Amino acid sequence: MTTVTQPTMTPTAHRILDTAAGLFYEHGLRAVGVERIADEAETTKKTIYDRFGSKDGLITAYLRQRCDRWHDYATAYVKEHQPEPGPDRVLAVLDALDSWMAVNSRGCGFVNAYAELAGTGHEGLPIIAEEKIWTRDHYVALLSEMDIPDAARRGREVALVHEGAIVQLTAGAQPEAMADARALVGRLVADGVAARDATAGTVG
Amino acid sequence: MTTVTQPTMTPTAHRILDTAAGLFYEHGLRAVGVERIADEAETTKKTIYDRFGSKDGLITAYLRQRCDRWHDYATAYVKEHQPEPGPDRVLAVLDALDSWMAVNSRGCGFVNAYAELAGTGHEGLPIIAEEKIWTRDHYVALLSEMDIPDAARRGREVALVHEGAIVQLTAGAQPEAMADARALVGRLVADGVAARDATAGTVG
DNA sequence: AGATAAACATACCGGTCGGTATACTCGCAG
DNA sequence: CTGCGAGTATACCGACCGGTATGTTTATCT
Repeated sequence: MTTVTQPTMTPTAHRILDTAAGLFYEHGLRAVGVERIADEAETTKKTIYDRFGSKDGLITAYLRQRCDRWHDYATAYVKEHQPEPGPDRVLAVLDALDSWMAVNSRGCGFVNAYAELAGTGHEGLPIIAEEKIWTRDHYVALLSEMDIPDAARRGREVALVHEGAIVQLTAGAQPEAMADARALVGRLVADGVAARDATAGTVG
Repeated sequence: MTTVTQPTMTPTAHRILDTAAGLFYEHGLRAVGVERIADEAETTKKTIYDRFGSKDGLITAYLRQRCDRWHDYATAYVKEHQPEPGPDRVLAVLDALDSWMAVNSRGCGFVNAYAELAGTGHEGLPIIAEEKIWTRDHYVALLSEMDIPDAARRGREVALVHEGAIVQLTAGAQPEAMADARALVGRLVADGVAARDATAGTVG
C-alpha cells in the first residue's frame, strides 16, 4: 500500500526525511538549511549528502513522501468512513481534508513548494502537478462509480472547490471555508445525481 | 484611485519597488537578494535601505502595491466590460482574473508569499489576508447589488472557485481550470437569480 | 549662496548557505 | 579476520546573505 520512497532507506535516512519534511512544510524550502536538518535529525551533513545526494534530492524525496502520504490518508479515510459508493463518499474526501488540515495548518505543502520551485527546472515540480491530478481524478472516479453524467467535468469542479478551500482556510484566514466547501460540493453532487436520475427517467 | 504606498516615493524608490516586485513574484521572496534588486534597479543597496528600511520593509511594500494593483485592475475591468449590475458582472471578475493570469503565470503572489511568510510574524501577512477578503467581499457585493438571497454565502462560494482555479491553473498544470471555473460560477449565479425570482414570485 | 534631501560608490561586517574532504568508529557478513 | 556499508565528528571551501559605515555628487528650494 505505502509506496517506498527509496529502494533502500536506512533508519537514519528515514529520520532525516521525516525531520526535513517537518521543517520544509513548517518553514519553507529555502528557509531551512541542511545543517539545521542534520542537527534536528541528530545526524550529520555528511550522512544527508550520502543518502540524498543534494538538498534538491532531499526536497524531491520530501514531495514524493508527502504525495504518497496524502493519497494513502485520503484513500484510507474514505474506505473507513464511507465504504459504499454514494454522495457521502465524495464528501468524505472533504472530511479527510478537514482532519488533515487540522494537523497541517500551513496549507497545501505542494502549493507552498510550487511557490518556491516554479520557474526552476526542479525535479520535484512534476510531483506537485501529480498530486493535484490525483486529487482531481479521485473525485472524478468517485462520481463515475455513481454513474453520474459528465463525471469528468463535475469532478474537476469539485477539485476547484477543494483547492480553493485550502487557500481560503490558510492564506485567506477564513475558518468557515471548509464548511462552505462541503455545502457547495454537497449541492454539486446532488445536481449530478439529479441529472443522472432525470436521464434514466427519460431513457426508461 | 490608486493608493500611494508611501507618503513620499522618490523616483528611484518607485524603480526599486517595481524591480523588487517583479523579482519577488517571479522567483520568490528568499530567492532574491537585496544586492540583485539593487543591480537590476540600477541603484545601490544603500538607497534601498534608506527608502525601505529593511528587506522585510521592501517585501511589505511589494505586497501592499500588488494588493492595490489587483483591486484597481479588477475594479476597472468590471467597470469597463460590465458597467451594469447583472450575472455577467460576476463573470467579468473571472475574466479579469483570466487576463491577469496571462501576465502573472506564477500563480497568486499572495499565496506564494504566504508559503514563505506563514509562521513568522511578518508585517506583510495581514496584507495577504486582506487581499483574499477583498476578493471575496467583492463577489459578495456584486451578488448583493442584484438582490440575490444569501449573497454572503454565495459570494464566499464563488471566491472558493476563484482561488481554486488559480491553484489548478498553475501548480496543478491544468489549462482548462479557468473555463471550468467560469462555467461553474455561471451556474452558481444563475441559481442565485432563480432563488431571487422564486422568492419574489412567492411574495408578489 | 546655503541648506537639505536624494542618490551614488564602495568597502566592510558577522553569519549562513550548499557542498566537500578527511578520518574515525561500529556492526555485520564473507 | 577482513572488508564494507553506515554513521559520526569536524574542519573547511567559496559564495552569498542582510545590513552598516563612510564619504561624494547632484539637484532642488529657500
